[in-house]
Amino acid sequence: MGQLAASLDVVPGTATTMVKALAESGLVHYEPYAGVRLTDAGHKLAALVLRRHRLMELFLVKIIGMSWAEVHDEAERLEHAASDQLIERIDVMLGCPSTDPHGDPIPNSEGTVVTREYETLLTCPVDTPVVLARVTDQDAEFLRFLEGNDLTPGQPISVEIRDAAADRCETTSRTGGLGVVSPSLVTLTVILERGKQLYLRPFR
Amino acid sequence: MGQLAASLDVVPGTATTMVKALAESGLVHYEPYAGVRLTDAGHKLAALVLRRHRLMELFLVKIIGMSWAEVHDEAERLEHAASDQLIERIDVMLGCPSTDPHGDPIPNSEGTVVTREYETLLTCPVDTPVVLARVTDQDAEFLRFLEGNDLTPGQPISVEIRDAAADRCETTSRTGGLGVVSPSLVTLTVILERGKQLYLRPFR
DNA sequence: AATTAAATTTTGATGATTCAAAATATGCAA
DNA sequence: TTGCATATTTTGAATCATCAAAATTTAATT
Repeated sequence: MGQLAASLDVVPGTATTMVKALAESGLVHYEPYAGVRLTDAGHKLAALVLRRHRLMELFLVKIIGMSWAEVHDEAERLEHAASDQLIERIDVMLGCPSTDPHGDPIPNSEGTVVTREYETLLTCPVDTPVVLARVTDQDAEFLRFLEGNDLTPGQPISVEIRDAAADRCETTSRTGGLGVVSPSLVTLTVILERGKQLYLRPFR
Repeated sequence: MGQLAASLDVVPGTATTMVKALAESGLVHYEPYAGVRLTDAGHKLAALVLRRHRLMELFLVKIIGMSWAEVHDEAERLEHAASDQLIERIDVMLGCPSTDPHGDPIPNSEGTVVTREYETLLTCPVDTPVVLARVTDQDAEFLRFLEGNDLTPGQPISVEIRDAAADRCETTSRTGGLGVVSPSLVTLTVILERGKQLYLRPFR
């Protein structure tokens, strides 16, 4: 309840009041002092909100041309103003995509999510071609840092050096792609702050 | 105050309360029992909200592909959720347009509006080529009716028969345009309900 | 097992928004 | 000019979201 209050920026008592209201609506199971958990209905509704959010983010990047670093807040507001019809139009316009600009999966219109398990920079094989699949952190500055170093979803990279104790990796990324003959090579150092994770999937 | 209350769907007393709050904020001049009028600041703010609304409507038609008959409500909600940056991006993407899909002028980002005076179907010369410039009514059903008869802004037409007493016109519209050699001709009857006006400007 | 620290819930108060209905002002008609 | 119909404003009450602070519960430590 404390974490909920903190992330919503309200006092704990307000979080309790809110959770009670959600329980009244049948969206969460709530047992005082024990905790709160989404009901099936709550889980489905949450997935549909995530769908709106992620489709809106991808739309802002692909159609409007915004940077993936700045779309989160904009999508946060637009996702509540857009009608169901607009969301579905956007979905079709984008070719019914399965992931958003951060590599997060987009739930379908029934509220079903297909979640894949990925390696992270700290668990993947070293010196092996992989593709950056998903970035969990939403901090704009961090995302701009990644973008500036070609560490965006879809990018083929490999982890050259890893120092788990220091939470530090050096990766190599081949920029360009698309059949370019002499691609330039970029070496960079990624220092993972605790809680910031990049997920990887096997190359090709 | 009564009209204000009716169009906001609140009781008259609430309209009074709202107007007082706007007066406190310096957006309107308010004299009890006398009436309410926008201040310069209020006029500017209103123009900027209109700008958001009209750019959003044009965006929904041009980029998303919605019908002009259904964009009003969608834009009404989105206009409040979009950031200034998004609105300006949309403006540029659309080529800094001067009118929206209904032919309404789009205020610039300083809140200045250029309003042109037009003829209406009831005042324009009969049997003379004109261009439909602007449709004031927002009712979706009426707009679909117009669309189905090629009576959309930009369309060259001419008023063939006019019966002012019956609020009735028959117009001819040349569909296609764009240098088509043998354009088909459509004759239709427009019955203007009171308060629904189409504005026209001279052809070419 | 008792005590205590921490988290959670409850309580009571505040401000905002709205409404119903009473009070008041306006302007037209007799 | 007076009276009346109508519109507007005011008043008081209801609802809602939130907070501060008190009360309660939990769980960890001694």
